[in-house]
Amino acid sequence: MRFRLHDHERSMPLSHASNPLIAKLQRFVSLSRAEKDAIVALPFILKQVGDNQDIVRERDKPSQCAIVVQGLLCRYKTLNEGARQIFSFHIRGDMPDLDGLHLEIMDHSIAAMEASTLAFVPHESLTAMVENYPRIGVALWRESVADGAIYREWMVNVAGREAYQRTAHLICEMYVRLRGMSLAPNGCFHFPVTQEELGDAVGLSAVHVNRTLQQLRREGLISWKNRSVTILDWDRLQKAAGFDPVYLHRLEPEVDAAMAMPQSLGQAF
Amino acid sequence: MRFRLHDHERSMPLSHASNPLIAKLQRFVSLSRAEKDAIVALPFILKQVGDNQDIVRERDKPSQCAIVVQGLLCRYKTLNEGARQIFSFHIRGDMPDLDGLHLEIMDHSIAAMEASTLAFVPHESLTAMVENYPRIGVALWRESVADGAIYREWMVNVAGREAYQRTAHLICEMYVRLRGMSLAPNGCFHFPVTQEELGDAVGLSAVHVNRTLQQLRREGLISWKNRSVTILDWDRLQKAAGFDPVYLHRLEPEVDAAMAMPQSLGQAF
DNA sequence: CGTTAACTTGATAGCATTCAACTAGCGTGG
DNA sequence: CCACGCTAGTTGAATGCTATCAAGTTAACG
Repeated sequence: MRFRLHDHERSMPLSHASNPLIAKLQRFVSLSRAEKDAIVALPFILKQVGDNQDIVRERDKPSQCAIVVQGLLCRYKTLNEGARQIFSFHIRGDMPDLDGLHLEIMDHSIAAMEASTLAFVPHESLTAMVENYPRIGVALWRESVADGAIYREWMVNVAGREAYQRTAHLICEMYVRLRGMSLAPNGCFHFPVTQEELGDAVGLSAVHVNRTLQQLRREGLISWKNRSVTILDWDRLQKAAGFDPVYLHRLEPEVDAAMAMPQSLGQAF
Repeated sequence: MRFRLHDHERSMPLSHASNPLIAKLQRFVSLSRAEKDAIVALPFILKQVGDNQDIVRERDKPSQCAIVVQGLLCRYKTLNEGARQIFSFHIRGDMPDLDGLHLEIMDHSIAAMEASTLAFVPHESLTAMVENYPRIGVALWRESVADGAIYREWMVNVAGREAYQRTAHLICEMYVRLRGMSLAPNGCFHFPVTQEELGDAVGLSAVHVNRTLQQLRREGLISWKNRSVTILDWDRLQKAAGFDPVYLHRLEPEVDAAMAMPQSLGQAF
């Protein structure tokens, strides 16, 4: 990616390997040199967004897409009764509003769950890139499809599982995804969501989330303090959750881990 | 689409206008003559599938995509306890396993909910078409994104709404979608799902679906008999459901209705 | 050291599930 | 022709998971 100077811009060393979007797409399609160059050449604006700040709001007509460089975002919709449903969490390398490239009007909002760093790319640039490099378009399309698979699993979660499995399942998913970006060393990962927010994601009240987490801790499956989660017994946690990672459509775990860039490089972006 | 003779093959008059895929895609991107020709030129096999028959099974590695010509399909996944979650219903013009074009392995199954007619197109043909006509690729990508929006709304449905609104909401969605394909004249549409299946879609037991439908009937919002639903009070039904069609990402209702082909032409395919 | 957000704990209430029995429609076969 | 079985739909009663309400605790922060 080429740099553009702007209000919140930052400048730092950058390479193909440390570009989170390349890192992500390359797990499924092998990008040619020219394709990687095209991604690196995308104009973008790097911005810091604060905790709890909205990136996109329902009914917006977006003209750019965000790439998460660092931090945690979520998609959500506010329901009429003031309740809120969280649809997904987005970590480094994700494009939470990729949908906006195709939708006239957003049907949901996107917010930062902690201070985060985002790279904003204009829609025209993405469109042009996709026209010139159709395989990148296919790779991005694939991301949309993979997001859909996650939505389906979340539907299973809220409709078909009980509180205990439901909560465990979300933890399993976040662990696998973060591990895929080398952000969960030793089964431990930073996950800055409140119990209230967790409840909005799994369809439970904050009170019940609390009791459920206590049970997960009591059974020795996880520990969760200071916004950081540790998997204490991965096998039992998966079993308790009924977690089957197929829906995440990743490569085999070992390959996954091998191809992911080391965390140090990731931080360099 | 060009014809190929095969086991269940049928031959009949066919035009651009009666091709359900063109009809669907054209609502959002205007296809050029060449692009329409490319779609018409897709090789396909027309097949009849029986009620309750699986088109795709979980863990399959599909090599073709189905286009619904007539009938009703659903995506679903069987949960460990024998329960089943339905993720979506698919009507004329839909490509229920478009995902399969990008996923190595299917994470869910697809079944016919009544005897249906499908056009199967090999993945290679789709891939080739998308390479030659990137705008068709974009249109299909958009379909994937729109499917994702529906999943999100279903998540809201099962997680955030009560049985009454939940059931009403599904009816609203099916009505709008079917109307968009001119399959719901006079607020009446064929919807061959059992109460058990409806429960699998909205996350309720069949017993509770029954009581909920009775309430909807009692309040004079719908009638539902002989697998056919009639909207008796569209305004009140929408209000009861908390239904806001934005998430379906259609054009304005009037435009929508105007662009949809007449039902007679549709049947000709 | 007061204020606030996040977390914790207990008690009560309600929506939906489950179990169970019963009805209606429909095709099959004796 | 009727008995039978099967599926779909209906109804009632009891159980249970989770929400809600309410109060209290902890931790962070100015």
